[in-house]
Amino acid sequence: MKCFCKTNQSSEKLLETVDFFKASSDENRLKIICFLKHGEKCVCDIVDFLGIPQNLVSHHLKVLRDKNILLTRKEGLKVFYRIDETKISKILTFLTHIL
Amino acid sequence: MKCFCKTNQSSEKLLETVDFFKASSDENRLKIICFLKHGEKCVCDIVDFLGIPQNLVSHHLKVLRDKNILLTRKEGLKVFYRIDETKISKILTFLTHIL
DNA sequence: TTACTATATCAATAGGCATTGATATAGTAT
DNA sequence: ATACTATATCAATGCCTATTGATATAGTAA
Repeated sequence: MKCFCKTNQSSEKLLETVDFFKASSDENRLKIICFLKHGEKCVCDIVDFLGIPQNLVSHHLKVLRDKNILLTRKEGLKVFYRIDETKISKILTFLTHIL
Repeated sequence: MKCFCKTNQSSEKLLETVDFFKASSDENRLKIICFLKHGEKCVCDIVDFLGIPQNLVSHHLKVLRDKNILLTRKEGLKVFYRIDETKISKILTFLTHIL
């Protein structure tokens, strides 16, 4: 029997999951994801929450954004980040499938 | 309102999840987890499946074992690896909670 | 004993990445 | 225009880790 992760479609999903894991396998970034579960927050809120330098927060947000885990909205000077629920539910479906 | 990941108990679970993500955020290691979902396999089976050197497989298995994601059983020369279902369901419960 | 097989470990290398400090950009207000 | 605020980017550093090649260990068979 062939393992499903050998098929093309599933191999693609597997790589997407690896990317998600990689992006989330950092204490600060997983905390950001948890924090945003309650709704969108601006960068300064996240800085206050994590208690780490602003430029470092910016870096972590970029990683999550680049992997399409977070979405942004600009309002004046502030940038609001929120979770991409579509992406998350897609990942969760795959996870419950393979785990 | 305090984010749950600020409490001690949840902070511990969060770090455990970070470890799980870190261990699983590698293509070969996630493939191993998928492969073992169908039941225990010996190392040589995993080597054949992944098509990478035996010592590298041994290294990846050690990472997963050290994070308590895999369990082992020895039978003669062969070592059989299997998923620790308890660990997985613990992680899955936490994931559906925070995601 | 010797030979072989399955698995693990050791050492070295190279690439990736989290963190820091400094600086840039962009929007707002005066 | 200047000053300020919020966020992003750049450059450098040091640590971590995936991979490779060589070797060790342990079990089996003759």
